[in-house]
Amino acid sequence: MTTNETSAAKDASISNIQAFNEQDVIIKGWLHNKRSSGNIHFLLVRDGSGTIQCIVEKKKVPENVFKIFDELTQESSLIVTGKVRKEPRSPIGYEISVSNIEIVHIAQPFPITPKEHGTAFLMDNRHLWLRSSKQRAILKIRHTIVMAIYDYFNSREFVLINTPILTANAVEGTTSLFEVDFFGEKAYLSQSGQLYVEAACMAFKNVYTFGPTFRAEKSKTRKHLNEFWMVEPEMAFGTLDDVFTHEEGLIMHLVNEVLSKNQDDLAVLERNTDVLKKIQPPFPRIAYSDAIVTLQKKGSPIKWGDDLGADEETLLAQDYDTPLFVHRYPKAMTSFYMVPDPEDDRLTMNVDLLGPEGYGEIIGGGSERISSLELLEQRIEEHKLPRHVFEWYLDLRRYGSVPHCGFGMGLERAVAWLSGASHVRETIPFPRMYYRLTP
RNA sequence: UCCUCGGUAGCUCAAUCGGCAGAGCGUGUGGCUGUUAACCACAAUGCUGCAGGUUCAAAUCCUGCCCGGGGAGCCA
Repeated sequence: MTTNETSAAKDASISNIQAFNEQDVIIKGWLHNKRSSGNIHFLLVRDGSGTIQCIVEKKKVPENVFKIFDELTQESSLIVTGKVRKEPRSPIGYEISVSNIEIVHIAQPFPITPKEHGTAFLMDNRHLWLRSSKQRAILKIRHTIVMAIYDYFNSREFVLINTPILTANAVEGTTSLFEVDFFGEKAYLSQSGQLYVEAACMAFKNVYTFGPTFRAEKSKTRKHLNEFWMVEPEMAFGTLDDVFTHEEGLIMHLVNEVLSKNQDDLAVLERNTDVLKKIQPPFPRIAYSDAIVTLQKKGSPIKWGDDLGADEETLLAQDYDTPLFVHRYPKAMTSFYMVPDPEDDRLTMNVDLLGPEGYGEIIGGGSERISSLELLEQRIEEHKLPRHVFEWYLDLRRYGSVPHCGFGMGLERAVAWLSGASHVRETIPFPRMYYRLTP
């Protein structure tokens, strides 16, 4: 190996390695694992885009390069120079025949070894766990979904409105609010941008907010986080039909984008893609009252007026390959701002979307919002909410009030469902959960 | 908050009736010319979560506490 050949090598990324076949390349990355059979060393190198096996042969490299292998530990950072070769035995079809290795940093013994680990240990090492192939695959799917959400609304003339995180309003009730000190006043971390997008839709017609939200619920389930991301569109002059249309449209866009952009990641996760490919519009719609009858026929002890629990959601959704809309819930279990059903005053013009495969509620809070000042004032009183913090919200019903509607989709639940992750904590880079604030 | 299971080597777990603290992986040393969580040989590694109690003797039984996992409720 001469200096000339080395200097001709080009920077390459492993995901695009086929474009460099039979060429000398430079790969900058980390050592995932190493093996040896004496005179041939095997280095598994990850560069952020993928992993490739690099072959170091004793007879082809200087002795000092060959001996670097002995020093390398798992996750050591290094710069490898070598020639790309087609190799049928490789999972990605290519290998690199090494001519030089430059050590950037020798890692201390890496806590996450190629063997099995428990959840608590992995969560304690979340900052290092992110390097694992499955975690990388899930977060790449998250990336696709985030971009697809922006894309869906942007291409339909929805204006992105960034709603505040510090707020004086309590939308969902004060028990699940994180309280912070705001210069001597009580403030709360936002649980929802809902009220603010209602204001903004009166300015722009169609808007959405997308960002982190916070709930101080002491939940310990696979679908709860104390900090999670939510997208909430709001449409002036919109009705429940628009909610159906856009929930369905958004979900279809996410499914199609993930299927087209994350084939490799879905394979790493061993996600059954047939299940995702079966998802086609229109999604079935069932009224709450009919859902109760269906559940009772299936043997559930549920009565009209009871909320749907996790078991009921699974029982209902298992009959369908696609997500399922459940609409018009009893007023008692819905939010204060939701419109009563004009055909049955016991009900609300709202909808939840249940995911298939037992994933439960994916989209919630879909509804028409009350546009009448008097009715909204009455509902605030019935819910025993502090009227003074809602004065600005009531203004929206004083100045050109119109019927409007919207919904909220939790990003992590969507990612968990599409990626097949068993718990939402793996769908966000650094989860915040009851009992866990670090790393 | 409730129910349930657990905490033993860096990690994943064993340890029979209460009787010497064990293995695999990782780490270290040596070997091997195509390995795929490579393999083979040898070696080092322990406040058995914390505090107290019972006992000749406690990882093991009892009490309290701490920290996790799974589930429920609440929700997105």
